[in-house]
Amino acid sequence: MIDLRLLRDDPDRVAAALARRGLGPDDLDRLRHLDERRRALISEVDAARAEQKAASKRIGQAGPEERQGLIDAASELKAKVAALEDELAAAEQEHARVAATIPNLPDPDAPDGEEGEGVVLRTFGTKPTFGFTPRDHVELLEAADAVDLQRAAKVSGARFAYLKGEGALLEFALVRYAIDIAMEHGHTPVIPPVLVREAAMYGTGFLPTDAQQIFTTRDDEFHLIGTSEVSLAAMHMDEVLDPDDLPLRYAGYSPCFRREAGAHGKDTRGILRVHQFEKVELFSFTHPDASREEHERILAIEEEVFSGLDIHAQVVDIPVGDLGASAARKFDLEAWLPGQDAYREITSCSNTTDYQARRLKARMRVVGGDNVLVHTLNGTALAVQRAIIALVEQHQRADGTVTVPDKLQPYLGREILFAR
RNA sequence: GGAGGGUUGGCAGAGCGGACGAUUGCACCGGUCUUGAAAACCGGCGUGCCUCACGGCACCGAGGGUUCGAAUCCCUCACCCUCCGCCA
Repeated sequence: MIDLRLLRDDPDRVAAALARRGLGPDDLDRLRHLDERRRALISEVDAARAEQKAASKRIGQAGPEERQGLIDAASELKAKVAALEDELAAAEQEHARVAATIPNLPDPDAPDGEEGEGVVLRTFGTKPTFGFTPRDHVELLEAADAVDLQRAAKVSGARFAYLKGEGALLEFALVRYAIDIAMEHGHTPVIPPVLVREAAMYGTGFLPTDAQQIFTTRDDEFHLIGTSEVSLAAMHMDEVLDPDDLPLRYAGYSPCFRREAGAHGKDTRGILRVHQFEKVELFSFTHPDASREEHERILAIEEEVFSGLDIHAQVVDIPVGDLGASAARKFDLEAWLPGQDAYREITSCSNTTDYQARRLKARMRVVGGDNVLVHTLNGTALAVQRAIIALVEQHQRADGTVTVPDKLQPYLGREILFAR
């Protein structure tokens, strides 16, 4: 949710910032009018309640003979308060509904443009060349029996996979490798709940916006997280944090569940886009003045993780037209996949400034002043399935084996994968 | 799954229909005293919303109800604790 006070005090600035995201002025005008109506009603309700409270107080102090008259008079006030309260509740509901549709103000440094028009800031690693036709990850993994897509389809349907043998070992190695790097940078490893209540989904902004992406349990009111960002962000929901404890840095490892509704026919091959995958996610709660720097920090960790795996990738500054609702700025890492001859997203990190914190009510104590909202940031340290794809495709050899990057060898316990 | 007990400000813990947004202690902040500190004493000290301000309103786990009036009574739900059952 955006800052309503800023919208009130400087509507032109808010409108200009959101115009970059393609938001017309109508929605904002509507929200401002709803805000005015809401505030007017709050004043009316407060005044009516004050009147009623005073009347009730007098009854308590009154003698028995005048009591009944006062009670009768106070009864009339009761109805008036109730009517105004109903009106206010309706106005607030409408206001909240419209407010929820307004995305975060983009960072002034975020580039203009739509999806696919990101700015490549830099590349790292060397783009591999092959003296043979490179295979894609499905050919490589299936030949080594490191993945079983056929049986996963039988058991669970499309977009599921069994990781087996060295495929499974790769996950353990990659996860521990990424967590070690995250820990060196001050992130506490966390295994979070993957089933969460509605409040956590709303607080993090995945509901109602992304309802179609979320799996929900039938008999219990649980939602499966699409990323551990949800459970990590909601950890400090409704809290007032001690500034001395900031920044709070976590590295969550969890499975992630996504319905991928609307992605029919897209990336149907292999394990690039699946309903269930595992991910090590970085999450930070920071002082509002520190979030830009923290964003760069998180991006640097992501680059360290993938350059350490000798993977060639590019860093993309995502344009405002392709930002999620809560992000002010976003950087993606896109690894080159020889099997597709294309750069594909393997990580993503966003600064959501106070947008997510406002919904979560995650604040910071300010001595001698009003408490302020913290800033929240999230980023992928390592998405297992996509990291496996990049790794095996880029490090494959003519015989279908894969060289293991030096830094991963201690975690995997071998130098070559898929040797027969 | 069954039975019982709980949920109050940073923490502990009173309050059980009317002057309670809440006694008190600890913690914390300021002051007096002191060479300095401790102790003692004095004062302050929850959050949010509305208002230029004075001030007002809301919040005692969440939601609903009874009442002129609810932290206090009733209902529903969530969570925590104890015991029994089950279980990795």
